[in-house]
Amino acid sequence: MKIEEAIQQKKFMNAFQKVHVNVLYTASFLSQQTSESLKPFRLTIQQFNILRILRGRYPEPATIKELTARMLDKMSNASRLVDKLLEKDLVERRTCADDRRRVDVVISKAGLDLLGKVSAL
Amino acid sequence: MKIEEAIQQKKFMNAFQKVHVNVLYTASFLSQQTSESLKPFRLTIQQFNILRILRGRYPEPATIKELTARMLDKMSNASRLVDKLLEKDLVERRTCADDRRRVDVVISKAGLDLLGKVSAL
DNA sequence: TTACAATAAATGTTTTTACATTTGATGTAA
DNA sequence: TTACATCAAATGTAAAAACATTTATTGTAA
Repeated sequence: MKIEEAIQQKKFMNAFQKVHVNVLYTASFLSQQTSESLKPFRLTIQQFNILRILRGRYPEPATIKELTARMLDKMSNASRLVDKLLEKDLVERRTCADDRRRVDVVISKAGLDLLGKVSAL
Repeated sequence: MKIEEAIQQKKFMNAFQKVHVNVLYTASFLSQQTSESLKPFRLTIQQFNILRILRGRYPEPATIKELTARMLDKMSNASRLVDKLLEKDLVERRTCADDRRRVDVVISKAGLDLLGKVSAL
């Protein structure tokens, strides 16, 4: 399907606008697919991303700041996402010993297991 | 900047994952840019999209259903977005004569003017 | 015509996002 | 050391998104 059909728009599109719309459309499509796959696991995409970042670093921790820096959408509050993951025991959180402003977050065994199940789709 | 630097991830990326992440990253970048440009005009991206769809169809109306079908993110409620635009007098809304379930929405003169200003950035 | 299904839009609600502000800890210059 | 700036995370909030349900209207088969 051409992008013109997908969004039912034909007129006034120069090359840049077309690419722009196409990228947004594709990203939206991919995100919706991912969301759908994650639903049975009760994970949002953002939570999933955090878990994957933490797995990439495992067994080392990541601080909230590092998580924020590595997320595509910087404004979505990593602190609250970690809260959600904590409620489900998918991560562990402890304040950093040498800088008590910082918070270390590590993926838990349950978190690793869950990621394994998701990947096995 | 390479995508690996942007999201600080190097390992375990096959070609598909790389494209996937890259598309999401690019879409996010473009959306944030657009949001920023729209801020002075007090418009969200979704409201902007609706206005552009309506301009494309002007002076013909579009129904809520048509607006929903043409938006990338189908789940964001077109009905409520039109409410917001109505509050600002950027669109007009009236129930369809021949099918009173339907609602016709048309961009107003003020809406067209606003789009003109946005494009002139 | 009368039920009942299907459709279009609106509404209710819960969660998430965006953004600003606050809290607590650390760095630093006087 | 003290005062103040800076930093990291948490929190408050208003707005928006996600999702389910409701309302009103129209289509359709018995």
